[in-house]
Amino acid sequence: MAQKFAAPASPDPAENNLLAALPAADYERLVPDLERVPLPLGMAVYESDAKLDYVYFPTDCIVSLLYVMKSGASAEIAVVGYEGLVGVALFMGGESTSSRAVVQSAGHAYRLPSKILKREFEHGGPLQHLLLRYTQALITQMAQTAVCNRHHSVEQQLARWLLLSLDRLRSSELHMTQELIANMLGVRREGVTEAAGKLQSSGVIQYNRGHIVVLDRPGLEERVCECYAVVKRETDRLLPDKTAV
Amino acid sequence: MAQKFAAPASPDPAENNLLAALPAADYERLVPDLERVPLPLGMAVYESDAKLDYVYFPTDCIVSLLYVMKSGASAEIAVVGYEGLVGVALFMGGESTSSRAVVQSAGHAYRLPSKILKREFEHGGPLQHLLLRYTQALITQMAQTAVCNRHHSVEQQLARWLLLSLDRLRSSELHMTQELIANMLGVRREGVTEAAGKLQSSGVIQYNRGHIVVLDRPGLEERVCECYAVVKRETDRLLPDKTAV
DNA sequence: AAGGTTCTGTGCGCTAGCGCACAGAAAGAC
DNA sequence: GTCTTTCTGTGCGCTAGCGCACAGAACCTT
Repeated sequence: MAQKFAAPASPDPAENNLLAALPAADYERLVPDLERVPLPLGMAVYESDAKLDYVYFPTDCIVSLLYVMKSGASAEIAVVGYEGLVGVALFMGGESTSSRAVVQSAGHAYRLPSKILKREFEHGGPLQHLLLRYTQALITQMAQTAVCNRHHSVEQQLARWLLLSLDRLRSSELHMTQELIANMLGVRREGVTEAAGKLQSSGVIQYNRGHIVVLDRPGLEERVCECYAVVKRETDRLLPDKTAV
Repeated sequence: MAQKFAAPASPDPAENNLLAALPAADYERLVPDLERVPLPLGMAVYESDAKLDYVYFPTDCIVSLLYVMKSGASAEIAVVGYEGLVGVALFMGGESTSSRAVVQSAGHAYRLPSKILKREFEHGGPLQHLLLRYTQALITQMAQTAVCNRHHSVEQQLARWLLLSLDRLRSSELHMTQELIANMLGVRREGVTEAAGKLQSSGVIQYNRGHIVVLDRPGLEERVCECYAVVKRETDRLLPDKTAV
């Protein structure tokens, strides 16, 4: 977010931080195979246990990795935005995962055929290092999700979720119903209503039929549990923001 | 666990599955730098945010990765035994993690200087692929921990924890107080007492002052939530057991 | 304007798990 | 042996979150 004035007028793969952080040579080698695709709300970017044909580099959307249980209940494992990519299992060697990836906030991503990414990954070097560092940031997010699920209140989890999501959208507002948020957090919709109500009545957020605006970000950060800071710190440490958006 | 009769009489690095799965040439190159060390109960193999000097390949112990909150409360993120290694952050590029690694069941491990592992990892090839596949299995375990923490009862979580731990020890018994288990699961000790009591009265386990014996493994598997099977399936898929123990 | 749909707010009884406080039982120390 | 420490079992009041049911409000369609 260094140079807001330099935001490209037309879509640009460098709106994704991983792509932006690549050395020029690596970047140029990928560009011909990158294809910009819209990711509509609710789209399953990949299904659990399915082979991945493409990996996705979001630019202005967020994708949730979530596990859906046999009972239908679900829980979010991590959230991915412009800072990362969807499909780490590809280069980790597994080709698939037990979780699904679902678009939570519509937008666009650049997709790259799995084969190409794998080939580039095998070269080693900066691209490989970058992807692995991103994967470690993702691991931190998953670990902290586990901790937060165990110990913190719905209100704290909602605050964490909002901050993480907004960071990944470079935004202070979000289109998302309470029902959807509840699915992500794996709690009741009414629980979200209550928690959001508290945040709203203290003037931290404003909520209106699927439209959330953070009015007082410092206030929100005061109410969040330590989990948010842990994830943010690791993400910043492992992946300095190189996008020009 | 293929050939129990072939268990080596003296300690052998190949009791660790990752080491055992390496091609002979890679294995031989590592052996001179491997040092067998005892891991006593409670030892912190590494602290959160500390630089890792060694990675550890357990053979007959288990190490928990856990996050300790400011309040002192804790939650286990994943558990590592003979199937894996402690210190994936090293080759993922982060050098440290926000979690601690604590010995939960005493035993031994082979440790390897970080520098050596990093050098070998950078060569690419089978060793790199193996470590990344292991990391993906670990990711699955973390993800499922998050899900389980959200949705399942203490009894189900205890069953999952027992099965995962015993798999990683190649054993049907375990030395572990209820207090310690409660710390791992991030629940009350009394909750563990109650859950263990139910399992015991149905004849599935036998519990006695820090000594747990699984009497009826199929019975235990009937009571566990789906989380265990997901982790086991992924672990088996990604990392076939090559140890001769 | 009318009618349907989606989203949010609220109330209520229920349960799992928490925090706390002890009591007894087993193991270890002297 | 006796004393101390550690571990396990149990009881009890409390709270967060659940499941369910329904009402009002906002939006969309025609």
